[in-house]
Amino acid sequence: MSSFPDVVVNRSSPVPLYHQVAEQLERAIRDGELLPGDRIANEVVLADRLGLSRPTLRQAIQSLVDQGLVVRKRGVGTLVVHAPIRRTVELTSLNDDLLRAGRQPSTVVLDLQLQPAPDAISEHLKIVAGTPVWRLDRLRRVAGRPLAVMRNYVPGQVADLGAVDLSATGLYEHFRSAGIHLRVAHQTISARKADAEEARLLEGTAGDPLLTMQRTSFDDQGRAVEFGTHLYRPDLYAFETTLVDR
Amino acid sequence: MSSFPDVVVNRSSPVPLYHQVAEQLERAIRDGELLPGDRIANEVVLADRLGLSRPTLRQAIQSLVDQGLVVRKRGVGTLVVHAPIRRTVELTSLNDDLLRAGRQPSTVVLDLQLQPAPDAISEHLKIVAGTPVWRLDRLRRVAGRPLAVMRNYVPGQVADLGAVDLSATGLYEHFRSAGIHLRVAHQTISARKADAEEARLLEGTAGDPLLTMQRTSFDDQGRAVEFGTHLYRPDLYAFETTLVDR
DNA sequence: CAGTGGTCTAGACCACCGA
DNA sequence: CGGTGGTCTAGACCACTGT
Repeated sequence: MSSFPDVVVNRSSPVPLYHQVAEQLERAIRDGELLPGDRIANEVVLADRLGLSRPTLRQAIQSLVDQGLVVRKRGVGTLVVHAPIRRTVELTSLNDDLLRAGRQPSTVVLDLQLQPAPDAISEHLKIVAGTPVWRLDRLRRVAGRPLAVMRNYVPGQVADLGAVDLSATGLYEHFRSAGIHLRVAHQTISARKADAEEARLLEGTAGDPLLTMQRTSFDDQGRAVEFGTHLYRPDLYAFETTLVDR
Repeated sequence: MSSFPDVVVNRSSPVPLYHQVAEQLERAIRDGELLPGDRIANEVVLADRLGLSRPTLRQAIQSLVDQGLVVRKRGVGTLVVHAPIRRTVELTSLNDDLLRAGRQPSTVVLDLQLQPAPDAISEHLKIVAGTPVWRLDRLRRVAGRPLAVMRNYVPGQVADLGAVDLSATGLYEHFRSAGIHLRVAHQTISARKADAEEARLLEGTAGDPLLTMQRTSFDDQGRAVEFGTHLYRPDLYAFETTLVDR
């Protein structure tokens, strides 16, 4: 019962062929057209029917593997795994995530200033201590409730945050429109108690548990663009990830 | 200043060529032989010098991209990003992580029984409610201190946990030796307060913040193998991840 | 413009799996 | 044994970058 969903490719499209195939297979899985346990037709057959080379088709299927949608086994085939309800955590901002989920976030800029980088921060951003960095403190709310307190540091050389309305625009959105392309981020997730000030902002009580995230993001030049320390109300937020064995 | 580390390949090794190259480049980056901002010699040159085809070399470099060690930019080159202190979270168990970090974990099995799967659990494991599942409760300690309380469910059809000494062997380790190959996992990370019983086990106080993780793991047949709910002391544990934009 | 990575082809041989 | 994915080759043309 090796399933074979309708896939068509458009060779005059600027979208890479492997991506066209991957998108259509992904949709078939997420829409339930291909069910968990189903087998996808093998590479050679699939490539043949679509008029593509085997490496190109392989590249398409590999992207499904990377997303955790299918698993492959030599001698057996490519099997559909149960589709996750939500997508895996990607290199996006909290704002992006909320917008995509159809929520309507609002942001309050609590503070913004240009200051010499403290040692701990300069280390994360790989810049010389004392170099000017923007320090941005924000409170993000959704559905009228406070969700997260975010502090971000951005080197002055990277962007001029003074000229941006950060209550209307997400930080990552600003980076994109400024021609900064984020490529990699390292993050650490843990938890701790809220102090009095944090509790006040998040409308909770001192001692409440907070979900914490620290992230350093790098752009396509290998440059550290942003270091952030975020605090989330765990009753309103969770991180979802997909792990794949390669 | 395009760096060119010493790389040699052994064609009679069973290790794939692309993997040999990737390993050596990875070590050069992690050891600081290649520094953040350095450029790696371009694909064509590198492939030529090593006597490999360009696709093979590309595959090697792609794995570095996936690990967040380098970023690539058309027309520019391949640039080394700052290497993370620790590796990214991989599809391993807590036990594996601790062993690799040179810590010596010990495990206490609190409870183990075969029971009909509750609705909530059968849903995660994609099995029929009421099907027998193992419920395993464990406490993991490291350096004499309690680190995590773990509850895992494993379908009875997947493994017979009754015949295993789970205080000496990690659950994932047992899966491997039983010929079960984990491939994908979906996890959700958040936080909450400890209740009295959890606090007692973790030698803390009720109300303390706990880092929580829920995970469902699938094997190479697309079968749900394990569902777990883990509670970590956040002062002793954090999750580290690397996000890559593809 | 020259240099880089991004995509794509049309094959080949091999390793592993299940029947 | 036949079927599957895993690896590898030797090219090709294109898109984007920075000078």
